[in-house]
Amino acid sequence: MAEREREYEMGDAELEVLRALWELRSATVRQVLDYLRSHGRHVAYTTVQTFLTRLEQKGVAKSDRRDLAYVYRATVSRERVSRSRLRSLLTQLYDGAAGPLVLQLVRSETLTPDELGELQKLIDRLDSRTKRTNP
Amino acid sequence: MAEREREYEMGDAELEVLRALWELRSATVRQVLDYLRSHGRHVAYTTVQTFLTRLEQKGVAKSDRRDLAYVYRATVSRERVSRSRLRSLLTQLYDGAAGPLVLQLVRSETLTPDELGELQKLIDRLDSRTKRTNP
DNA sequence: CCCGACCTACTACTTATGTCGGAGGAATCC
DNA sequence: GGATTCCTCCGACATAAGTAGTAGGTCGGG
Repeated sequence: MAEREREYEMGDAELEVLRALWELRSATVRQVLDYLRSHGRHVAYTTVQTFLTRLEQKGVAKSDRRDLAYVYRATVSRERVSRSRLRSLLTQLYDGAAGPLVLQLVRSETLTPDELGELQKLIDRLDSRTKRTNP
Repeated sequence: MAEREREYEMGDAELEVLRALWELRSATVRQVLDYLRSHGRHVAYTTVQTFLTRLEQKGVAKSDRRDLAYVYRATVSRERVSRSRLRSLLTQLYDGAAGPLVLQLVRSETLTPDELGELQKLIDRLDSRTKRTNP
């Protein structure tokens, strides 16, 4: 296998199911199915079941028998998965340098004023830290 | 297939080969192989050949017979692929909102002072534009 | 007590990806 | 001029991922 041991390895469709779990907090196969349907994604009941099983095998979800159906919930946060994927993208396309990516994002995507404010604060904090270490 | 028509669809190993093409500008199978080897990636000659062929089929590289060996070069830029992948990540994990991603990146990755400066300039520009539109 | 609605457990099939090996041709080296 | 070295062409095989059908249990109503 390509030496890469990317932490949360999963396909796009699997990720969609995981997202459903993040949204719903906890859900049965049917609930996930309904969620996906209501978001325009049409797959069979058993397909969702397969995904949930696979997600559990991969350790990113766990199930728990409730009444007659299993209830699933994610065991990893969206942030964790996101960080992992982002890091992978960074490594694969920018040799790990975040700078170019951030600039590209801010340039080509639209940030809300609030987000811009947040970002500004963050930068100020980093700036002052730099100055202090490097007067 | 999962309805998604992601522009530059390719596996990690294929991407590594494409990266080699970006670095080398143009290269034969062997040159790519050597490049990969020198970067700690060990695969068979024919494996690289397969990847190059597939990349060509996908339209992201083209070949051209030179002497006895084919010479390959990428037909898409790193930026294009990067943008596409990034957009996909954004959609998959943040419903397309760039803000959270940017904040996460700036928070968890290290930017150089130069990059921070760039970023600051960018924000200032965006800020003034916002103020002008929204006094 | 049988029906329909659900649920789980399997099995299965397809395409994409990662990885090669072997066949057969051309240039190269004593 | 036969062995060596490269190259290309093709076929192959394993695993992952996307998608789903079938078999067989359970439960609530008529």
